[in-house]
Amino acid sequence: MTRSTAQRVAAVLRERVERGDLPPGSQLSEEALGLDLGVSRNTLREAFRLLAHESLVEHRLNRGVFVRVLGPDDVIDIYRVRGALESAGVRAAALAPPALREAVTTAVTEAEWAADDGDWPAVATADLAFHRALAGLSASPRVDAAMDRLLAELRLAFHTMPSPRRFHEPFLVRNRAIEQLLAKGEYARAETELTTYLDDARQLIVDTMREERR
Amino acid sequence: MTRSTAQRVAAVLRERVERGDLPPGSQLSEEALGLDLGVSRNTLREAFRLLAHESLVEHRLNRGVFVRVLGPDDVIDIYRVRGALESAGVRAAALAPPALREAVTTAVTEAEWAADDGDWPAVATADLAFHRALAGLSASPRVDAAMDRLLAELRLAFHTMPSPRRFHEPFLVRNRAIEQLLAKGEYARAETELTTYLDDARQLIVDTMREERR
DNA sequence: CCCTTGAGGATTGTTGAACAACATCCTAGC
DNA sequence: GCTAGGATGTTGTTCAACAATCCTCAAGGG
Repeated sequence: MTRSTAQRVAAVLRERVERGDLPPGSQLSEEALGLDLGVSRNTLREAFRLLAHESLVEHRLNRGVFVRVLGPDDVIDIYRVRGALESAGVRAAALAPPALREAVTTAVTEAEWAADDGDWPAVATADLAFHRALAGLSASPRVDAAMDRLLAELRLAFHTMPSPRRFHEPFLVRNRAIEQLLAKGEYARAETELTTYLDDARQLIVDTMREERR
Repeated sequence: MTRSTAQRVAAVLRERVERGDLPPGSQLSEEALGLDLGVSRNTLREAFRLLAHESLVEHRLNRGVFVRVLGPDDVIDIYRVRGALESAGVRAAALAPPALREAVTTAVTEAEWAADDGDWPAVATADLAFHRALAGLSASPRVDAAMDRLLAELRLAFHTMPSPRRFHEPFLVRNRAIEQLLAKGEYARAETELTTYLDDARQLIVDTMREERR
């Protein structure tokens, strides 16, 4: 048992949130969850703080913690930061260790395999891994950590997307295109390609959210 | 009382750390600090989590929390991320709201005033505000938050610098130079100038740390 | 002499209960 | 219909206790 109880509780809650079991906006009652998971309120509160740190839940003073609700503004902002981090990764690709460059290729390939299987949740995961790998080209622990937090947040927005397939399928070929440009050393073109890619994806999500909100 | 007790305790500890009262590496004992500040261990632990979130302290399981010790690797990494965020800000400068652009100029001016007064701690603060303003040109809450965390971390490294004056003085004129380039709309030149600026600053800190460690 | 081993002490991790502080809802009164 | 004020439930904080873990240091064997 190398992890604390609070960390294990946080892991359970994280999974429930990511699976959509705890929908955005729902309150996490200290008493109810404590009884459910068999931990004390104090420990549960520590777990809440860990999740709040990942922006998965929101802590309002004297009101409790709630599963985060993302608005269009949040999505726009997330994509802005992603743009900065992933672009920096692409610019650093030339100097990146081979292992990091291979991680990009691997992620693209796995997304294509998952698509062949029709496993769209897996495609979503592999797609995020691809972008994580792009940012990872910077070889920076802090960039990696920031990227992990951003993508975890973004998963919350995915819950509002009706069809994972319609959202992810068009981007598969574009993932591969960027990967090819990187392999050929055409970093400038890869970066512009990535920028329009992110703009399109963002627009798609924002439009969908605005549709839903009616 | 709009802030919780834990937040107030965290603020006190944050100040002690930033003032060098609690030197890097020292342990924050739960019992001793609880007695000192008049709060229970549980509340103190909550404050510790908040500080750990800012990377000011480090939490080791079953061992307690310690004031963060920065190594050369950390400084290098922090400057890498700073480079990405501040560069992105400079690239976004053309589209940034006037208020954000003015914040850049204000920070440079305040740094110069503080230097005239010989108040070098204030110069350090204004210098950080300048770089925060550069990143702020992206107009992104998440970039702002990330930048705040990075600069708070970096303050820890400043404690190992012997003379604030020798470190900050040479960069004052370069701050102004970058600000001028931005004002003239020469964004590309501003970006390359910024990049070499950050490289130099990083090198200075890293060299100093390696000196100290003997 | 060095290394391993184990007991002891100190600190953190976790619990449960209790009370205070706060937000919300409902009702009484105008 | 609206405001004031109490009722109720939740979170915020404290306290005391015990369990789990780590560190130190000394005893013992090689």
